[in-house]
Amino acid sequence: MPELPEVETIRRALKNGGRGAESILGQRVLESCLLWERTLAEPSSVEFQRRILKQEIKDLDRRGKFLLIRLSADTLIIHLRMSGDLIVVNHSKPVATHDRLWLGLESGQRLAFNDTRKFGRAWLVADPQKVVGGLGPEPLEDHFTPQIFHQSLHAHRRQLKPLLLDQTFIAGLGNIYTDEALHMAQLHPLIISNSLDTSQSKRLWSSIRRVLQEGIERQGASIDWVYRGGDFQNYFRVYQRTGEACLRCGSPIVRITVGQRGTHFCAKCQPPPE
DNA sequence: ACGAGCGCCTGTCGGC
DNA sequence: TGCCGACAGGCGCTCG
Repeated sequence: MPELPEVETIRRALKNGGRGAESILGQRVLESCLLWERTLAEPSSVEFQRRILKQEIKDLDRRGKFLLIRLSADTLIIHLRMSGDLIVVNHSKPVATHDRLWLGLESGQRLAFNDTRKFGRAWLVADPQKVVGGLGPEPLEDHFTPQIFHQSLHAHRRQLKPLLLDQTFIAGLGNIYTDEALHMAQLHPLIISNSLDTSQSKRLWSSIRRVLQEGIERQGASIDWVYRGGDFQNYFRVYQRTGEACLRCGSPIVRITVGQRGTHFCAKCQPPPE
């Protein structure tokens, strides 16, 4: 599912309660069960079971698309990749079909990492930097300024779409929010990054932030067969709207493939580079 | 430095 | 109805 707004929505629900569950803060882990080996990136299954036991959930943070569950001694880091979700259910409920890893909490609740396509990953580490240290800036933080963004764009000579999807360049954008941000900024996905002038860079900077903020306010997007609570999918301007009218100019939305990803844009509002 | 192609997985949808 | 390919919110790897 998960781009920044969806991960942020899950983080808030786990921390403050929501999506039909209580907060997991302050709970101690009494039991753990790994149902798909490859879901656990680190450490070994045996060490994981031993180490996580009795640790208390102290806080929940997010870095890009990574969820950081701060425990007494370690951090449990989760990346949901394409189809992952984190759900809190009562322990009396049966384990769900695609649950890959779950933790039994002292409240009698179970925190389940459900992931149909098995691309998701979990790490239990003492130092989170080991996992998230290479990420680019957080787009919604104050120190991510238009000036810094413009300089970064000019430090590369890459097509905008693949560059924005590169998590070492900027953290948290995925296929949906990238297409939406480029449309809002009226920039074609194949424009070369260092050709943007300062006003175009600033437009892209503010579009990225606005789209992400809007996604968070709408509690993310729920698409495909999984309901996730958010309704941002009803407000897409280009994503999955191939052939439909651009909300700005009325021209049909076009779909091309860029870096093996479906890419949606308005051919009139987002003219191609020469 | 950069882009293309592929692998990892399961499921849905549309065309024939 | 059944089969088959295309496609899906991600990312790490190789190879030019």
